[in-house]
Amino acid sequence: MDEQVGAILAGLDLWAEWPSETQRRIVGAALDSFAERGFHGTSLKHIAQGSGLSTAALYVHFGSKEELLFALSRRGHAMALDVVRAAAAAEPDPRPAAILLVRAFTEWHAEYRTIARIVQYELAALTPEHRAEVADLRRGIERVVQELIERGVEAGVFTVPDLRGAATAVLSLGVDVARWYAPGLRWNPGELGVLYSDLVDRMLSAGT
Amino acid sequence: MDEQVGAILAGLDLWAEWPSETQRRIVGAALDSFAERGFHGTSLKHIAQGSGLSTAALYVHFGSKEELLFALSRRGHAMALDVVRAAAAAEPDPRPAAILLVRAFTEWHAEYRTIARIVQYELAALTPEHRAEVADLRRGIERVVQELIERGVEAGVFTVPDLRGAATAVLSLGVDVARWYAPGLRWNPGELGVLYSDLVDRMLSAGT
DNA sequence: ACACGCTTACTGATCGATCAGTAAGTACAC
DNA sequence: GTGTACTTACTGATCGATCAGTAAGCGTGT
Repeated sequence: MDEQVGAILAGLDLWAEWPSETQRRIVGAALDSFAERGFHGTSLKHIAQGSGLSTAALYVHFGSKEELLFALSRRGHAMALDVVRAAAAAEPDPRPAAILLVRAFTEWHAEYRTIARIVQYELAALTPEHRAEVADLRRGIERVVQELIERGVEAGVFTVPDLRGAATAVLSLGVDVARWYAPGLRWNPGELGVLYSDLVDRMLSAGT
Repeated sequence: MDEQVGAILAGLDLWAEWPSETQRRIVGAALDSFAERGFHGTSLKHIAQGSGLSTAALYVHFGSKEELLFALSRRGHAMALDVVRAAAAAEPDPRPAAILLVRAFTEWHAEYRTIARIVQYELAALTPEHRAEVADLRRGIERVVQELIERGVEAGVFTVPDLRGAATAVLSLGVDVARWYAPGLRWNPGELGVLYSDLVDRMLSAGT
């Protein structure tokens, strides 16, 4: 299963949308600052200094600060959706699939904690149109998890009192990792994935 | 157990520190705006308009915007610590105590989601000194949960692979409620507490 | 009863700093 | 020579915070 998680995460490319070196420096600086200080706590000066450019030069590549945030949020949501889809499709049986999904989802939130923070905590800073677009991706993530748990219940390997509630809790555990996780903090991302997938397996499988 | 949860939450007073009507209007407006837009997304104009005062009048009651945030963060942390301490002390046996704790902690995060958001998501906006002060309260919360799970393991009612990891997951579930919960959203706070305490019980008790 | 000095609670106006974003010009590649 | 990527220099707006001034309430001395 280690290899499956590794393959899923190795298939991701955070920078796929930004081919040029300068764009990557800008996006990288915005990513770090948004994750650390939040969108409203970040000024263009932070992004400019972080990328070694003037504030005016940022507008050669991006139309506005919010557009930068949206690009990052959309990329992060796409990554997260890729992770859960790949995990759900990698195992035919629902129980190992769920364990794999939680491992990969948790590990992703730890490994990519900066963009995960933008994904999970900066939705309110998006324009209504942009927020609606990422909301679609979020619903996709929820659907994958719900359908997987549903399959497990039908197969008799999971027993949950409330399908939606269980899915919310499973996702919640992974999401919250982005809030508190930091490198060098007792667990590395892989260990945390194993730990959390074990806890979720107990949560869903108890009594079977 | 319903009554125990009710008694714990009924023992809380969000407004205890602010006796005067004007202070409560200011704090209430700051609470709503910080929770909705975040600290950096909130201007003094928001707070002034929300409380029906001029921006200058705010400074009669509070020294700075950050001082307002700190007062709210400290009060919220004190409430959360009260909740977990009261729950842990209300039941002698670790298993019902843990169930009660998760129920009360979860319900508090849903019921008091505005101040819970400040507690969980606005730590970075505090000055280092103020952040250190609430960090003490946070450690107190973690200690209560860890010691409770530890007692359960020693008593043989819980089996967890990693004590700290289990405590982190338990707290995480409750904390994340503040991110996504909104009134009228499939569960009311009490139902969510029951749901989550059941899931946590399975998580900790599986295999016993 | 009443003037006195002081405090508390507020106002509109304004402070310097910083915000996101723009204009005009320059260096360089093709 | 034309376009792209960048610079310095700048804009109006808004930020948190403070200004001087006003009105009302307080206890105290007479």
